[in-house]
Amino acid sequence: MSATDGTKIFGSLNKAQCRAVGSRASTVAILAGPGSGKTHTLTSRVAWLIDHARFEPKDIIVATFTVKAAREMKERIGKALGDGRERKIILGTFHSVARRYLATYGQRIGLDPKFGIADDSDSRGIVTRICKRLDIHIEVPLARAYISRKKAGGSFNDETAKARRAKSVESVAYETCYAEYQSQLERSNLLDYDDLLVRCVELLRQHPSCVSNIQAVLIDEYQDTNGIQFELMKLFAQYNRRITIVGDPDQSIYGWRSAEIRNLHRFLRDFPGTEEISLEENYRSSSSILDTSLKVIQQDKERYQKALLPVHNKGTRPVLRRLKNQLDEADWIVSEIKRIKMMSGDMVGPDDIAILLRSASLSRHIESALGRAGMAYRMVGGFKFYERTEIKQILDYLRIIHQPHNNDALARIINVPKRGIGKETIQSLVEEAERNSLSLWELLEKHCRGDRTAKTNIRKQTEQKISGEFLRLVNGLRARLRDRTDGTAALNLVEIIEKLLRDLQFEKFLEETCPQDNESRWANVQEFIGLAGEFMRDQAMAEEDLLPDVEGMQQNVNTDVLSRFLANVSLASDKQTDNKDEEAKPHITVSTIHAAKGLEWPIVFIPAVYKGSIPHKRSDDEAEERRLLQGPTFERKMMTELARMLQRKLPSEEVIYKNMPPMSSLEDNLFPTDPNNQTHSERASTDTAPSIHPMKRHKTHHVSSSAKIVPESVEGWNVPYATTMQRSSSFTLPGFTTAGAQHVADAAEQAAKPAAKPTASSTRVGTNKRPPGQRSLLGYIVSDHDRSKSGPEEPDLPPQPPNPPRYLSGPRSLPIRNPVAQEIPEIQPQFSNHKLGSAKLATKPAQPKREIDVAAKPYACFSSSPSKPSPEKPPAKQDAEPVPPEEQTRPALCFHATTVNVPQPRGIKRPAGLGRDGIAPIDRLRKPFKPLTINKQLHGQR
DNA sequence: TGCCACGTTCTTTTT
DNA sequence: GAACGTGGCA
Repeated sequence: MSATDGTKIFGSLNKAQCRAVGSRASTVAILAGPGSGKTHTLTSRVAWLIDHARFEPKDIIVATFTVKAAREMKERIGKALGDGRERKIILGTFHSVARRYLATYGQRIGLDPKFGIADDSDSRGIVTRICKRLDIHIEVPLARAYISRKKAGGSFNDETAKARRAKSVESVAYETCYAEYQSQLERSNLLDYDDLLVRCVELLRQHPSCVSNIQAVLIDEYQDTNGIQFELMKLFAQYNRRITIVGDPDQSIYGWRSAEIRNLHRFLRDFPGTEEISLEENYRSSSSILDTSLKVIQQDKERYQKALLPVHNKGTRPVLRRLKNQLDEADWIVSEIKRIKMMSGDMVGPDDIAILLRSASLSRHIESALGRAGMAYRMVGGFKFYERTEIKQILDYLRIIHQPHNNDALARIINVPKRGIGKETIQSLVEEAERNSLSLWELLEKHCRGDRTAKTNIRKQTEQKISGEFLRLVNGLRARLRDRTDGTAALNLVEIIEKLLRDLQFEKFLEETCPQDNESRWANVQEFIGLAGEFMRDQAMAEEDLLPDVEGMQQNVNTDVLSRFLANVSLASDKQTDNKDEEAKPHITVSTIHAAKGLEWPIVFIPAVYKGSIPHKRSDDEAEERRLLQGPTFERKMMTELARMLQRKLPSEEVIYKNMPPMSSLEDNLFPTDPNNQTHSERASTDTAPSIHPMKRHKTHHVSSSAKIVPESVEGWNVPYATTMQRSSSFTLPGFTTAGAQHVADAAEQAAKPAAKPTASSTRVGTNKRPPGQRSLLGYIVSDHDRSKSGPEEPDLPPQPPNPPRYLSGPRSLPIRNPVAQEIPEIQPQFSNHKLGSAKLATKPAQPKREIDVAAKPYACFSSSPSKPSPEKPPAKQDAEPVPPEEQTRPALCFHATTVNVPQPRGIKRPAGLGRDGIAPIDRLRKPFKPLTINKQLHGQR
């Protein structure tokens, strides 16, 4: 089975992808736009390395950034190999791979093998307490950011250091906090997320032989690496220096996690002779969307002019929709989903729809609207199963059992169930423990033995409970982890949890504390037990967690199941929901934008697109304005195209209409187009104005008669976008339009075909040309240094491997030579800030103008909202031109006027029944998890 | 007076 | 879901 022949691997790849997959260069950089098949290329390369280059799976490391990516990668490699060998690949997130090495070899650098992982809330708690106790007046998030940046920066982060030295008064406080935090973690035997990487770097530096077997290292989403991860990557590959990276500089969304675009440059420096390959064909989006996104990102003038070549046809344009508030927004989404389903004759189902949120906290209203409409959905990212209180409580007990000196876990559960120890008492106990360099656990034990009366007052009654119930319970359980002398076998993970629940009377506790939803909580607990069981089974049969034996390296294999289970929980972003019944059912996906990266759906909503986070968010707190994309008209032509893209069969118009319930709206006209003008009646957004040149058309369109449709949008906007790319002061957002406008534009375009070329596509074609001086996608970070070194380069090199390939024959010599490596690359300052998502502004003196801009402009997020309409603009125009009645109810043009024409009563904001009766509710599918916590149904705006 | 318990506001994004 | 403010019990 191993002899996969080339056709199997290369069959599904285009030319550039083939070159990437089969490259014989020892370091390969694949730069690719979104939707160009990055993951597919990377998985194919792994398969190729195994089947053709004949590397053992166990000698390959594949590192990703998110758990989800890791999971997907594993699955897809599994499919490509076809025989379970992928299980031996060392594959996972950077953190999980690092954890594996530390668990196995960590003792060599003095790490207690029982180390736990401090998750987000642990670390926040610790910092909070430190700041309070030492009376440091720093904001906790800032302190944490400082600490994390400091750790993540790796060894060559002296720019921030310089900045800090400038205001050294504060930096002392930060430093104290940092030091205290670190010693706190140490005392609790915890590593935080960053420590995992830091310590792993330490380990691999001191004991390189841990990775002496590694033949190849592959990194996904390389643009998201930060300094320490870059370091780690090099160390993983230190024996053979074979690395493949895949990334897209335009998609760097982890700037806040210290991801640095510069690492791309560092890579090229440290690994000269890297073969660069760019993938430009886009398989994901229709050309309209590509045009629009290109126009947005191209406004970053200095960005490398990279092309996105559409494979698909035009499709529908992304459109903008403004709604009054979150509630309306949620209702609108629901009605729009219904409309989509209906107009496509069910060709498009829930599985095809995604709602992407900027932050998980925005999901509340949307979830409740979906729930009310009986639509099945699944929330990805955001709340995690393991973060639920009831689960967290159990986990904290387990952590204490495993490792009693974890003060934070202990503090969280010492009063669960209620034992009469309030916040105050806990706080002072923790502080007393810290002062005496004891763990809280030790303090309690001492106290109860009477060895030492704690200064903090503890009532007799509570004391009883602590010693009698709590300590005894935990100690008892811990004892049962091992075989007992009387021959009773140790309890396994599930049994321990079950006993814990019995001892705590947890079910009863839930009933008492949360009478409304104790059942679902208990169900979660059951689920948790199930997961633990699954975990045990997996561990038993998979070598998954173990690292391959390396000659001469003693491994620590004593890590018990509990320890691994806890680590797994901390590092898994969420539990895996594999083929459960619920998964099989179609559902809408609700997700954070971050969690959705790299995934695709035919239909995507992006709610709550308003001003992003500008540096000083304090100054202008909440511009209450929500915007959306407005639904397109589903004309036949477009549906046919969609069907083609999705490779599905489009139901005939008859079928669609036969199944259409009465009273349904064919257009997106149920909500006011101008959220600020509520009484204004809606109409179908068709427009019969004479067609002119499409682009011009837009202009006249919006400033004149039909100003109702997104009045101040599109051209009206001179919104300077101060953001994302930092160089975007002149950004506008082209391409967004309303359904009606688009329709007209399309029609006009159709008519004017040979004569006028649509501006959009001509722009696109233009971008395909590389500016002189850039030789490839990587060109945009080419520095003077490189240029002088490699001499003048042809501007338009054909995509041939220019470097003498270094063949993958023998292992390369061990020592890393890199006099150059430690140098800070000479990169133009503006590029070093090239991160999406980080709204941090360059406060470089060179750009004084920028600051002014930013202060003046409220909007700074990728989705580029238009500015609020100026109050002076009289809404008079809107009433000036009454719409002829027949137009108000006119169905979409694609449908013959004789088919369905359901008149809409005028002046009704929302047809009475549509929420409920408009469409027969889809069978109420059971929602997976997350019982909605909607106690506060009537929740207006703030 | 001290402290537990209950009710009200805002929550980036991931590991 | 955790940080704040107010009320009732020892």
